[in-house]
Amino acid sequence: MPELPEVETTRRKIEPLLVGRVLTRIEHDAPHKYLGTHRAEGRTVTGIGRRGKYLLLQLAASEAAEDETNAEYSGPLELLVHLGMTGGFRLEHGKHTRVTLHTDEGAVYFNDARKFGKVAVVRPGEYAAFPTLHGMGPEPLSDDFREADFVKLAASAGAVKPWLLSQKPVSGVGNIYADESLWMSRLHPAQTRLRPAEARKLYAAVREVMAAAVAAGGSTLGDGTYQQHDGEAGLFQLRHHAYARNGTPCDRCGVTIEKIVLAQRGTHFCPHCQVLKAR
DNA sequence: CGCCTACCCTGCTCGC
DNA sequence: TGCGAGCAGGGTAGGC
Repeated sequence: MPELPEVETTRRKIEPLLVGRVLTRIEHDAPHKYLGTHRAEGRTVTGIGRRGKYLLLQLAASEAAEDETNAEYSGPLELLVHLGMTGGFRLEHGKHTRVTLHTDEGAVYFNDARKFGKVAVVRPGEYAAFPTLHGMGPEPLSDDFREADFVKLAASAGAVKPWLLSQKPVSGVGNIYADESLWMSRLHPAQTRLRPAEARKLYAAVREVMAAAVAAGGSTLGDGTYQQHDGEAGLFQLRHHAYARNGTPCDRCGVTIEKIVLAQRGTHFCPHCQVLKAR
């Protein structure tokens, strides 16, 4: 995480800062980690999209003769950004600045304390080097996310939480919103092979949770994680029912929320509302 | 092929 | 007060 709501909030906020600007130079000291960034230099940002948790900065074709470093390919490009766990954009250089996007109208800084973030420049749609992006499931808030498809896939799925986190049945769900969606649909995180009625509830919960979280500007955690570049915090953390609520009473039944580790992830659920069924 | 696990990385919290 | 251990986890490589 940041997950879809935090990434979408970031997208909306950096759009006016970058669209229409020329990336004059991209500065960082980890060429093995931030790939092909020199290819973006001299190009105009024409738009910023998002796919799951990836930001996709569209870069205009270069005027070939103008920039020799891009002589090998002058068509449009995409600059991918994944925020990882702690990535975000800032308007000032900081201790954790990893990548600086110099533009013709000032710089924008990519900060990432824990260095799980990714930056790469690729040809549009060329995601072979990013298997998760390549195999990304439908956007949860789009018409491409269809209940019937989801129900069918869920019938043969393994443990539902890791399945959601795989980005295959639906994109953009991370640890917070997986726990929230499962709480809402009363499913145990380790439940396998969902019945159609269960899968329909989960489908509705994912849509509802994601829509509400986007509208709230995402979740900003107690330590300030996922705060936006302008210092604004999301508000959805105030409506978490499961995530980081362990030790407190379930908002539905009053039984204490538990925390377990499932597939290496902290996992929060209500042991009374979310019962594992043998299948 | 698909599932599962280990690992990456570093700031912060906690206990002694 | 200082310090080391433990924890946070998305995506990917690699094993089975």
